Amino acid sequence: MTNTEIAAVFDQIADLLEFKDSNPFRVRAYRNAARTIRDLPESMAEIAADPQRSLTEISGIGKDLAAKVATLIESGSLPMLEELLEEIPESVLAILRVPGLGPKRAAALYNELQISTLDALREACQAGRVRELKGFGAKTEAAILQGLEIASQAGQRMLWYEADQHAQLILAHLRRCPAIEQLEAAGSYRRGRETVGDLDFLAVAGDAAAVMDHFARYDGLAGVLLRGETKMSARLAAGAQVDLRVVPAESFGAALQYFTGSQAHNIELRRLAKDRGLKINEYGVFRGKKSIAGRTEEEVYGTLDLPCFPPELREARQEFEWAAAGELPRLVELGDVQGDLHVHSTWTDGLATIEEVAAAAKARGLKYVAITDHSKRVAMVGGLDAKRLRQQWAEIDQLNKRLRGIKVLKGIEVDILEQGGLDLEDDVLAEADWVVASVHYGQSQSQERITRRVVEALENPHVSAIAHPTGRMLMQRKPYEIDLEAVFRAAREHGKMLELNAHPIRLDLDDVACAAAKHHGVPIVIGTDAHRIEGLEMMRLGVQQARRGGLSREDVGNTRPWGQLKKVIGKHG
DNA sequence: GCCGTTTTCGGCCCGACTGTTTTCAGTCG
Repeated sequence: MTNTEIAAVFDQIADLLEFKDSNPFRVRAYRNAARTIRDLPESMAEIAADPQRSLTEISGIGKDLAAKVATLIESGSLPMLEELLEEIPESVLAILRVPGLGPKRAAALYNELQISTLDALREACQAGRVRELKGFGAKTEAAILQGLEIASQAGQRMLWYEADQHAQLILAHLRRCPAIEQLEAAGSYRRGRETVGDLDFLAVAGDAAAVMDHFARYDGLAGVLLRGETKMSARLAAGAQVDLRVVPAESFGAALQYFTGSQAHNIELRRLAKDRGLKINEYGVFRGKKSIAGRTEEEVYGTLDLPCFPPELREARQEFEWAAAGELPRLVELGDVQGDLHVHSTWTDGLATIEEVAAAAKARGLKYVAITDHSKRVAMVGGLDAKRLRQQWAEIDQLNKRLRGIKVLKGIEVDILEQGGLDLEDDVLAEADWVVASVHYGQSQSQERITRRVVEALENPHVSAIAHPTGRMLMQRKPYEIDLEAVFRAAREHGKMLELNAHPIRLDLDDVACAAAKHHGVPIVIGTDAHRIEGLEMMRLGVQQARRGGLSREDVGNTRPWGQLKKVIGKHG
């Protein structure tokens, strides 16, 4: 059983316990465990199988939860969950997802009106039966109906890239408000999460009402959800919720820290503050009633002798341990990246010529760019056979003679064939500067077969890296099944790298996988998989995910000059 | 259910906003 699956079980138990009105701290223990396990850079099954180790070494996993994890790994199921599900139908959990409905109200609906499905809930609201319940009223009933609408429509998280487009427009609008003195985007958007649920903005202004009035005039708003003295929430026509908070300047740092989160990071931070007799809230750090910090984030963290964590690390994973040990990594930065190792050209399905790609890469400050078009198996886009590939490389050789300040690498994205083996002969691959191997076909094969195909590719001396190693080719589609631990082991054994593919809808190596690669000692390289020159911009996304995985410059292969990288992958010619 | 340089029991982050209340519970982030 994978970490993700174990985490899903614990999350479901937390939902069910919450619904049953169990001890909220017990619920939190399950949720914390779920989050910790989901984010863990190594497999729980491997830790459990290691006689030298114990699952209880993981913070938040005690004797009880360790036993439950062991049961899940051995049997694939958990008696406790089965019992809970006999008691409570699974469909009631959907009710908890309706905005405005939490465990208390959902339980009241279930116990008093026997409502266990969203359809039944809608009918009961329309019939006016919900308003009869104690603690409910006509407004609550209407809010539930609206919440049902939202839940059924979108309610989904946006890709960071989409969130960025909305955020930039909203920031531009807010900057035109004369009352605003300081302005920042916060939340998971600022932390660079792969997907973003809602957008958070923070402003400093003397006149909060003026800021809210200005925000309410933003074109893209569908409506205002709530508005108070300091806080306002609205919904974009595009569906996403936007929260705006207005604070005084002396609280800006504390508020920015608070609204950037994550929630788990904040809980840990406040716990540490409590240990020192301090209290942290969004207005500042307090000793008794006296504020001792709040203007900047550095000040706030400084009161606890902590560094101002890069937002990407604020997930309550390892950042506090790192800081305590003085081992906070110096995270990789966009400016560290020297080359893009995955770009397509007009030779297959790209829209830019090799020369255009080279010019665009140089303009972005890169020193090298690998042209990695598809091999012949990808016939749909005119994948290259040995003959055409050598023609392309001849063109690249000619181009390199003329170009200054940028080197074009002779690369190929070679297909890992369904039956195993690669789509081009070794003698051709041997002539390439950079060979990235990908699974495009036979994605529905068993985990064993796909893993074997990828591990075989890693054993090929001419392969430099594997792209799409997790099978998350498209977020909308189910990833293929692969034993990532086996891939890490093979990559390390053969000195290969894994590619973080930074296409906006194909972040195929997420932050947890980046951290896992680092944990297993496997370097990452970042490629954009650009099909047009604008696609090179996506390197930013890749770097962001790598930072979230805690990767430093040394952990990312293409922060090295090409001459050095070439030696690492064993290309000496 | 977890955790421990005061603790193996008694804590567990903190505040804004709304609706249904007559002082506060529920939800959210």
